[in-house]
Amino acid sequence: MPVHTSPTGEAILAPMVRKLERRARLDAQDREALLALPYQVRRASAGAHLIRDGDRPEHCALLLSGFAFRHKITGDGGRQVLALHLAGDFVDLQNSLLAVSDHNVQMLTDGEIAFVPRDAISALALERPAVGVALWVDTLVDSSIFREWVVNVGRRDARTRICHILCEFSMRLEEAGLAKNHRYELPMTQEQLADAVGLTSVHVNRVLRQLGEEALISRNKRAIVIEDWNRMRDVGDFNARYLHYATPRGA
Amino acid sequence: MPVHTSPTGEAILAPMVRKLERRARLDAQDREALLALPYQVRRASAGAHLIRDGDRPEHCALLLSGFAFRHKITGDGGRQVLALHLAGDFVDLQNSLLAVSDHNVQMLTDGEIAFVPRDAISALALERPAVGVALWVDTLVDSSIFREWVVNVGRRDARTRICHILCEFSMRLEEAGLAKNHRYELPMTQEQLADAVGLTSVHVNRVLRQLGEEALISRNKRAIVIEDWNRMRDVGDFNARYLHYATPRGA
DNA sequence: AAACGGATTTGATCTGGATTAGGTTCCGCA
DNA sequence: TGCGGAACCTAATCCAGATCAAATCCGTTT
Repeated sequence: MPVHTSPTGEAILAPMVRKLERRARLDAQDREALLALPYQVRRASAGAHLIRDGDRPEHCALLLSGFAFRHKITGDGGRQVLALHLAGDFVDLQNSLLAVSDHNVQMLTDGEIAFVPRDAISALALERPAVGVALWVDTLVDSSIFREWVVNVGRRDARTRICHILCEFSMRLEEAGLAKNHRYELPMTQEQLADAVGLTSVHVNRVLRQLGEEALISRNKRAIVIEDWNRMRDVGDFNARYLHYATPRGA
Repeated sequence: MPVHTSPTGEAILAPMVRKLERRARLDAQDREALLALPYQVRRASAGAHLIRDGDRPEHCALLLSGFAFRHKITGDGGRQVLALHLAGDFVDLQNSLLAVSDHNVQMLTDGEIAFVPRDAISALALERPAVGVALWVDTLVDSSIFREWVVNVGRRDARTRICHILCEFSMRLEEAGLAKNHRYELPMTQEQLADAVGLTSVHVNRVLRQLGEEALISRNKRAIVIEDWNRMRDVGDFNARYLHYATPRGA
């Protein structure tokens, strides 16, 4: 099977495969088959829509670089951000098996996307069960994060909410090699952050300032440093269990 | 393969298989294999814990009768209900592939549960890929519901939130044959409902009374009747798309 | 039939975060 | 070098829903 490679010589889909293997076991053939998935690379700029609520997509979007986010719009025009995605993420795996999209996916920054035909994914899951299971695990972890967001937005006050999400981003970006020592570039505006935690941008701004004054974080434009991780974790009621980074059973 | 049957002669796991087949294609052998899953039936009374946050469960709970719910407790003692489950639901499929549970599962009413060994499920998913895909689809729909709950709790006001969840329950219970004409027995207390929509029970009570006064609903103890479905759907900003009941691609 | 306890209901008061209405800073571009 | 637009920041006021406190209802136990 031919494997498409990037100018650097590594298969373009390799980071995605590596990511799946952190939580599921794949053999050489599974890996090969994943790398041989057909796809079409497209460049998209910040704000570009990848999928819209109600679409019947023929492709799943795999993020190669940049950031994307999922969101829904309520009847009265409010927006709720549902998830943040980084390079290597299959942003919308559900499109491979559910006919109609129930939310929007939009680029947060400029980036590149590999569009994989949905049929290719569902066919591969049937042909190579270990791949199916790996993708299923990915969906399970996604689910777990949604649950935590329900809690965050449903039962935590503004300060706790914001600390929590900043902790989550720190861990996830670090895991992806995009942060170090709790220091990272927040890929979103305060308004988008507000829509992720169910607050107004005005209030988010206030809370961020207060967190700065308390020396919990420091900021320089979009750059965030969590100055006191332990205290931040406490204030944000953050427990990384829901990210399911621990090695899975038997591994 | 031996298939366990209930006193009525029907396989005990049959409702679960039927439920999976509404969204995924299974052949006779897949069906057989699912019905032949090993399990242990246990009776549990309202309030009984099936899984606790942090557990390393060896089984997945399949609800045979009654209602169950998932929830998390925050650092300051708040509770957020994450999901409601009815008979036929695999309440915690994630335990088959993720080592540590990230939330609690508790019975809402008395009921019966089939505990299926997690290894049996993961092994079956590898052995019969169509079963793996069917379970994956189940997880995808779960995810979609979580996303809608994030929106509900993050961006809707109390009145809209409560109408929305009452619409969701109506549809899901009707789909399961437990409601008819938008009339059903709400399986939870107002306090539990409050914890599902991120409000206090005091405020939930007030809103329910107002909805009654407006003739949107009527109540008699736990029995709910949605008197004006169209208006209720509008007020609750409810669009059933996220439940993914429509026939999947090609079906 | 009295006593008990969980669930529901109601009222009074308080407050966290929304809303409104600005301002400032920064940057790309003519 | 100046202009336009997006992001960021701040202050003043308002209100939806929280909190606190008590009744009341109803099924169950004694």
